[in-house]
Amino acid sequence: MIIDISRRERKKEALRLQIVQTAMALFRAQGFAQTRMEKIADESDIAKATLYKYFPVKEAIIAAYWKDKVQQKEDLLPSLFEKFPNTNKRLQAVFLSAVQQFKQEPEFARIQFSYQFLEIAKQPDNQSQRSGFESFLDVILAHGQQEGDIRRDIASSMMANQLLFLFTSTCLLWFSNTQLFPIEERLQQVINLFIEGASHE
Amino acid sequence: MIIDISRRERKKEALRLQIVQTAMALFRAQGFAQTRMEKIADESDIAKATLYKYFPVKEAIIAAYWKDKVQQKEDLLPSLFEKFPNTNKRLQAVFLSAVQQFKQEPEFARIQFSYQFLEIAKQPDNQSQRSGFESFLDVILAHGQQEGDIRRDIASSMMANQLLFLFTSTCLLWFSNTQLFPIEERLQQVINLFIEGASHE
DNA sequence: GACAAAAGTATACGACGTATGTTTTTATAC
DNA sequence: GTATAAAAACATACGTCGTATACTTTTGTC
Repeated sequence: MIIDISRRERKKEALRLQIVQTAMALFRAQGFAQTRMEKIADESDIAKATLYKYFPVKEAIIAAYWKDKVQQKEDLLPSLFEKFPNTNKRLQAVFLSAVQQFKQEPEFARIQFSYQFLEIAKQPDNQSQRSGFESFLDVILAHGQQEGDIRRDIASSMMANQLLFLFTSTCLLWFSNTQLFPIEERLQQVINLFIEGASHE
Repeated sequence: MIIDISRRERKKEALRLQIVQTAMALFRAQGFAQTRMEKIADESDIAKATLYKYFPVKEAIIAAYWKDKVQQKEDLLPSLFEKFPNTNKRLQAVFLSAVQQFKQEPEFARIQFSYQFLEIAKQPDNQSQRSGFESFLDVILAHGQQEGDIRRDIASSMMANQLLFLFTSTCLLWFSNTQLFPIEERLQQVINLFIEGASHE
């Protein structure tokens, strides 16, 4: 009664995936706000209570969708260090690649960013819960510290945290109103400011 | 039927204030989540629909409460430039003073920071809607640009925006779990990193 | 095949926030 | 002062979210 691998877990994972797909199809067809949780449960052929066991709030379905998508792209990290000469360029590549993904479904991106931001704040001590993106940034910055273009007197994890917030905020702002500014240039500006600092020379 | 000053406006403002006070008293007595909007309406002796005309969501009452509080302290800005020698110290003073306020009611502070963050994202083009705090920071940074310790090739408003996000994120994180780190030191670190940048030397 | 834990079900409910149409208050014009 | 039109407040009903409870089915182990 303790070990819990294989069948049970596999079924759960399959159902989880199926719920996400069903829900996303509905969201795309009728919009997020217009899609009732009851409808999602019905279409997935499960009870509403079961749906809520898998996803405690509607937004969590969107979050799961993006998480799956991001994990598919995780193997790109190693090649980053060969492809790009310094931390600035690496961060730029990561930010732009991420934003490219989100751009394809702006409405869901907006929901994701606002939800993720509040989630970060809810479980701030649970490191395993942290977004994969943050540890991504951490690795890049730590690498930069070793190579020598990033300062060593501040922990890379703290800087990664800051940078994640800046990225999230900037994206949230942009996805709320894509007319405001060109996102690619703004992200570059954010990175520059982060690395070079606000001081004069 | 066009001009709308004096009596009507005064009454509205008075009612708004009275609602905030009534609600805050209830929040303090029973907690935010445990206080029903209906109860607030009853205690304020208005209909629920009226309450919602003044505050579209419960969190907005908290936001109004803090806004009033902050406005009371706005006259401190001018003296900042005499009292402190550079931008770093001025930012530090502003951050610490703000955090000191919020510390007295941590639960409400948490609600304020998460709500404010999402509000920023909702109306990103409406400059007048922007938090007074952001223009505060803008003034300080622009002043720094003139004095020469802040870079001039990036608009002060953009830097203020970045800095506001960093402040908000850091506070939100801390107020979600005050055990995590000492907030004063962390804010100092945030300012240093913002001004000096992440690059090595 | 017995049995306990986990997962799923059925159902009712509390609270938020919305929407509707009606009544009261207010500012102005006669 | 009384008429009148806009704004504010009201009463009320409603849809949806997310929770809670108690019950049934499925699953893994002995």
